Amino acid sequence: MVEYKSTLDGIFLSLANPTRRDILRRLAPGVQTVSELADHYDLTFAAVSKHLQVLERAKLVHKRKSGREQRVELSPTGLQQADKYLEQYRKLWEEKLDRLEMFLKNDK
Amino acid sequence: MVEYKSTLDGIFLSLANPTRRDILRRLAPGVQTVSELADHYDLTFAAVSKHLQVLERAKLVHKRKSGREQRVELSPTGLQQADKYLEQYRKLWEEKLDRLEMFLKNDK
DNA sequence: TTTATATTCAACCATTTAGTTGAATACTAT
DNA sequence: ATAGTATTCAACTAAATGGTTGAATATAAA
Repeated sequence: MVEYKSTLDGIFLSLANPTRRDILRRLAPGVQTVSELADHYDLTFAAVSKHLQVLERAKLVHKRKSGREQRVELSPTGLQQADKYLEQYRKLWEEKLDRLEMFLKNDK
Repeated sequence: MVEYKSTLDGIFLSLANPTRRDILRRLAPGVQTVSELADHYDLTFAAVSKHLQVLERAKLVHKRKSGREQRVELSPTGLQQADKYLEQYRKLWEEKLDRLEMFLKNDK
């Protein structure tokens, strides 16, 4: 696997995959092992393990070893960075949407 | 090209590429033509045109024809959807970060 | 100590992505 | 009408992604 130039590359690439977004969803309530996660998908264990590697490199999850298991949990850093990126555009698109709303209102 | 199952696939895939993120950045101040955008990259015109197609399918930009030119502008919908997705996790990671901060404070 | 469980690694394959080049289309200006 | 400009399309390539299988490793249980 290749290193990313930008962290955002890895974060957004991670989020671009529905299985990986689903993994994040399942981790929201709390820690899960790799096996527990893998059970829910019609994929090989290895495939899920790879998805977790992608998520981990992007700092969207964090793994800690506990005996022979790996306990996976959400990591705030990646999501926070993604949010920070979008932040810069938030004012912009809110303005645009406001103008659009205004336009529709005056046009009825 | 293939249709995406989820809009989020297309949005996050778009954002995963640095050239495309840069295009969005350049569009923040306002409308640009395809040529104006293409000038800034060490890529063929066709390559930039393709990037814009990706962004457009994801509803991150919007194109309108004006004579033989295409005027490209930011579209609020895509960014807003990405933001909405992250929204669900915001409380979660803020809590996590708070706990971490608390922990560090009590440990000094 | 052998066996079972949890996970990763390595090698491989199909599909997608990001780029190229060259031709095609559509509009503008001469 | 002709030439130039703006953009897309089609065909192709290299590299990355998402998946598989089978072997390797590490820990736990019998």
